[in-house]
Amino acid sequence: MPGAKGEALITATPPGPGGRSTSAMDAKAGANLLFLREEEMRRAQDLLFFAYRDFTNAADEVLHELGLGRAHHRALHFIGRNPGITVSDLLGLLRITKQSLARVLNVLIAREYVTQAPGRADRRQRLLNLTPEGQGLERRLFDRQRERLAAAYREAGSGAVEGFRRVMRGIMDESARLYIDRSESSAGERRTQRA
Amino acid sequence: MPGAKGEALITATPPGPGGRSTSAMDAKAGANLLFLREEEMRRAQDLLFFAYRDFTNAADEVLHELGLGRAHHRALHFIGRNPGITVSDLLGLLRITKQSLARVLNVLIAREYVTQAPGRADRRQRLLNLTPEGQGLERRLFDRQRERLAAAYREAGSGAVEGFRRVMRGIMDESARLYIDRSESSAGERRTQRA
DNA sequence: GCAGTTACGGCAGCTACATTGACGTATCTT
DNA sequence: AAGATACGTCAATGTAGCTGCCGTAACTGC
Repeated sequence: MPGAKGEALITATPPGPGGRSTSAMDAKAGANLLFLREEEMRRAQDLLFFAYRDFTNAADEVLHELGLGRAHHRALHFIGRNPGITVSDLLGLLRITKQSLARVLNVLIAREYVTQAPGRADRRQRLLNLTPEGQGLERRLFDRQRERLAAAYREAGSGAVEGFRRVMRGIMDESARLYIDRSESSAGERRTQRA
Repeated sequence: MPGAKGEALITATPPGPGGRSTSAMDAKAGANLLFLREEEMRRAQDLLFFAYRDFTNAADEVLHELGLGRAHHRALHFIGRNPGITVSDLLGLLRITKQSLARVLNVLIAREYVTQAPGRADRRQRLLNLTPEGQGLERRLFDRQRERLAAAYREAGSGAVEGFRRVMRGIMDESARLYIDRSESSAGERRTQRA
């Protein structure tokens, strides 16, 4: 069975008989710089793909044994981080349709990971919260990813972490940045649940 | 139509009448540090989700008008970066099954974005390459993402970029790291195609 | 108090992307 | 000649997203 683990992903590309053609090397330094910047961008594509793939993957085992999918995990995550979030705010974060969310949410509510409560100010709203079981599951899932992330942070150092955050923030949409910034500033008092 | 753009994602959470309870503040500094580290990890979850969401999204418009999906883009990307890659190496990178890859690959070959050629050393292999049209399409897709990335890099500065790379590398699997490192070292001579 | 809008839920049907398992064929290796 | 490998393919299935449409309850404005 191929792809077990630790496989050699790519057959080593030989540098080729031409080697580095010194003749054309100093031809256009400007074009070379441009090429390097482009290479850098493509490398970032790789980074995003692999990091996201393996990071999300880390929680899959637990999800699978419960018959849940990544969509359920995402919902749990954002409800956990935003207790009392409304359905439409959650939709805005996930950027999926109402129907897609409804499917995962119904499962989470049926299994009592999530509760709904009518809003006090606006009773049309359904404020979402994690039950203790929901918090427990979210933690289990989180712990898998946490390990990976903690190792990466340790290796890279705190300066690198700050750079990581800056770049990631820059990649995302304006609306996501607002969300990120908002949640950064209220780091201390996230324990206040809304009924 | 909700979710147009620039919407207020989350209703601002009021700090609550309790405010910051100074009584319990200096109770356990150790637990607080632990909490901050955890907060940091959860924030990284957010970052990965939003950055990946919006980054991949950037190419979707072009893909959609051609009736292609993200899976096609991923295949184009990795074939473009690894000219002459074998099917099984590509499978190892994408971590999908042969059948899943076959479907997207067949489309790409039928539309003449990708060519297959039997390996010279091992004729069982089908070495994959982009046609000029394939390169053109990949570039079109890439350009959408490039813009976003370039802006993020500019804002963040080169120090941050290095940190970004270090953390992202740390998050991914060992095998992906090997791939990343290999492609870093051969930055110059990526023009050598294999038949 | 009525009209319009908003927040939410649900139905029907669709597409994209992935899965497993089994089997076939050409080719390389021993 | 036997076995392993690289690849292709068929059939069935599941998850996760989508659109369009309708309904209900509750809020808002005139």
